[in-house]
Amino acid sequence: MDQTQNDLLSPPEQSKGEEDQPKGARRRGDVLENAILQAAWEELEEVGYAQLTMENIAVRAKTNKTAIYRRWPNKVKIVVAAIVKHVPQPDIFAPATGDLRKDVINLLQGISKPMQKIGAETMHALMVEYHGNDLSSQLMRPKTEDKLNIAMKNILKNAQKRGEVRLEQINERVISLPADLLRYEILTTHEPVSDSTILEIVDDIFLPLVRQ
Amino acid sequence: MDQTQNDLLSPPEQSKGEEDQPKGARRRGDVLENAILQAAWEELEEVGYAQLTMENIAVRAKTNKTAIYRRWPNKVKIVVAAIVKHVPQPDIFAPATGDLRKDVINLLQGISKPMQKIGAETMHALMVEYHGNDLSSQLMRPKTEDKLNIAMKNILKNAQKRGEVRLEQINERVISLPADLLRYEILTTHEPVSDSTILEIVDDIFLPLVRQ
DNA sequence: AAGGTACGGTACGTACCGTACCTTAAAAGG
DNA sequence: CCTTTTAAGGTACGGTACGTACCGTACCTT
Repeated sequence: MDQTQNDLLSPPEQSKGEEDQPKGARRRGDVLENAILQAAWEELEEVGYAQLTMENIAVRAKTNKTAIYRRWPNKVKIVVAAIVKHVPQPDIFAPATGDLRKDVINLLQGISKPMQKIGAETMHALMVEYHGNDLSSQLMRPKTEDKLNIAMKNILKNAQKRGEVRLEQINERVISLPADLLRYEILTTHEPVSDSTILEIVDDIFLPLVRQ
Repeated sequence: MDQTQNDLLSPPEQSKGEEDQPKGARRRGDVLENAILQAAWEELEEVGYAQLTMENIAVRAKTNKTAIYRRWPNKVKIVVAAIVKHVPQPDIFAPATGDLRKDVINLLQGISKPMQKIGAETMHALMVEYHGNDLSSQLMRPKTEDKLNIAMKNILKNAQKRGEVRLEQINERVISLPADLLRYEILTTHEPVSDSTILEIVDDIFLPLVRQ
């Protein structure tokens, strides 16, 4: 009888490396919320946006749809939340290298990786479902307050101090040009954006325009 | 008896302005196919891609889903077919105006209208569902065989003959730049692309680059 | 100890997809 | 003209996923 007790009671407590809760335990608040967002992110990476289901997110998070819908009203919102949580926001104040070319290349490379992580399929899907929602503010802001745009202007201001460019002669559209081209590349290409693409954007297009 | 025959045979033929078939008549082949494509196009314009359903297309075409699935395997395919039928393909061989600037502006304006008709939402949706399909060849080809790219090269060749540019010094990416920017604008903006946007692309970006 | 909160779990109604099946008009072919 | 074949009209179904409703209960607060 004693043997039997030991054999039956011990195993359930352990099982995997991940902190498993005891049999009837419940996670709440942030703990559960993080588990759901983590599950959503993993599902998104594994099966992609189109194949993503609320049910599967719930299963992976070891909870149920209800817990998800208590927090986010639909698929779009939870996916955006998962992305915001797991994808690093680009640095507005990238460290100045003292060279316009290097600064711009760094900026583009910095944003390239995170956007690749999200993937073109998901971005398109979000832009489809965005129609009508107020979702744009998360991913596609008006250009004047776009983070990348601000970062680019800071870079150009520094370049101006060094006499590399004359800011007042540079068109707004030229300022946003590198970021726009990079985003277009990511949206329309299905392979990852190569470093040489970034170099082309900078050396063959952007620099000739700002240095006139 | 003669009267009766006339009275009974005439009425079913008329009823609405649109060519209505008599009670139990059946359309076949191209007639039915065109009716379906027309209905698909109208639904697409009225409710958009996301809200578009096969059932509603069938109802509007006064037929049923079966007739649609006999012709197209899924929603993507019939939408593409409807677009191809109703949206004019852009003119590759735009008449040369004898001026590089005017040629490029004409080209961009020529492609702008048709793409606006399709709409950003539908384009994103198609690019989502494209993943894995052979659908890209309809909308997004490799750049070297892209129709717009060919047209742009023709324009530049003519400009070279007039001594306006030196083609061998112009980067491939610069050649596709105007079309890329226009497409990006259409994909990310929800308002129609204005003429001034096209002028900016041409005057502030493209021409300075090719005229060096 | 009592009460409120929200999690686990199940079941449901809805919507749409894509398919199976049957009937019947119209075309094809002798 | 009659028979055969084709394809349209029409209904119903299986299947998937969304989003909601409800119930019992673990956990937290006081």
